[in-house]
Amino acid sequence: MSNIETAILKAEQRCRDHGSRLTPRRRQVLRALIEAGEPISAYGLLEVCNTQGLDAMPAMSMYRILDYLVEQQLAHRLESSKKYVACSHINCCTEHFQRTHFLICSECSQVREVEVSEALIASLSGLAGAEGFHLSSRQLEFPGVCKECH
Amino acid sequence: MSNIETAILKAEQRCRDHGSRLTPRRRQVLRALIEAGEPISAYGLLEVCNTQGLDAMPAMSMYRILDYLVEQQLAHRLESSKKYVACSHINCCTEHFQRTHFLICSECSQVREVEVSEALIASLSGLAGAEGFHLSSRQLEFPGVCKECH
DNA sequence: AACAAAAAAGATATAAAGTATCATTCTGTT
DNA sequence: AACAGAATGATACTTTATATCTTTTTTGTT
Repeated sequence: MSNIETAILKAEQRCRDHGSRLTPRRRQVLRALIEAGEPISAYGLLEVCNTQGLDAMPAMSMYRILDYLVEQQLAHRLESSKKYVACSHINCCTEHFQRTHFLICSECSQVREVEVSEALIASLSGLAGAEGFHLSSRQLEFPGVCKECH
Repeated sequence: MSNIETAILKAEQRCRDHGSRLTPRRRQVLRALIEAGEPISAYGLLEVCNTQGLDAMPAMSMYRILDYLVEQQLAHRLESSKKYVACSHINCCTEHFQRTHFLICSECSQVREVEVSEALIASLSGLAGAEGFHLSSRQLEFPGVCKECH
């Protein structure tokens, strides 16, 4: 079975586990997102989906579905570019990391989803703590240049 | 002299040093931004400026001026909220830090501009390096809760 | 002072991203 | 079948941002 089919199956399972379901529309969007292979905007994805035979989907639905996929951690929204990417861990684990961080190549726009060590988190928290801040866990986005483009 | 007047003077100096100038419009925007005291959107700032007697300014001008202020590091654009803040170091130094990072309180939306230690930068670079990424310097935005709100 | 070139600002239109709201359809349960 | 709740569709609108062309202001040069 192709990687993408496996991913869809895994995604379905994850949705079921969370008491919801990967409906045809959601599946369509997730599949398109995975096939895109790089960050893509909501409207970009809408265009892709709306040239696939099925009835055209309004923008509102796309945003709703993307919200859902992000909530299920099947996708991530990159704040810095306002684009979406499929989670690169759909295939490899049932539950997602608490913290997700992204290395985003400004040349080829490829994205690497990375885990950050506890030590590093501790440093960051310490820095914030010194200023009286309590960091809330979330995703960070680091711009850079990847190996291929460097 | 009030803090804000000092800041304006310092800002003028910094612009001159960079071979440009803090025009009346730019001064008006910078002053409004400082007076806002918290992150404010381009259109929000436009509304403020356009109720100050002077001729109304079009949105385009506001964006141009904000771009200029950001370029001069007299202001920063917060990516996560699409808002702008006056640089908190206008008064304290002629040149700005290379890297600027923000702790953003999700309760009161106050922002703390912080410097990050070399050690921490090194850890981050190391993490990215392990993935073949070369980080490009830029601002990071950390969401959290400030001392007062915690 | 007069002029040309460059910088800044104004005017207008439009694109892109995202949300509010209400109606309709689908799905599982009784 | 009938109902409740979830999901989707339809429509309109808001917010954020940019493209483009024109006019005004500033500055350096003769």
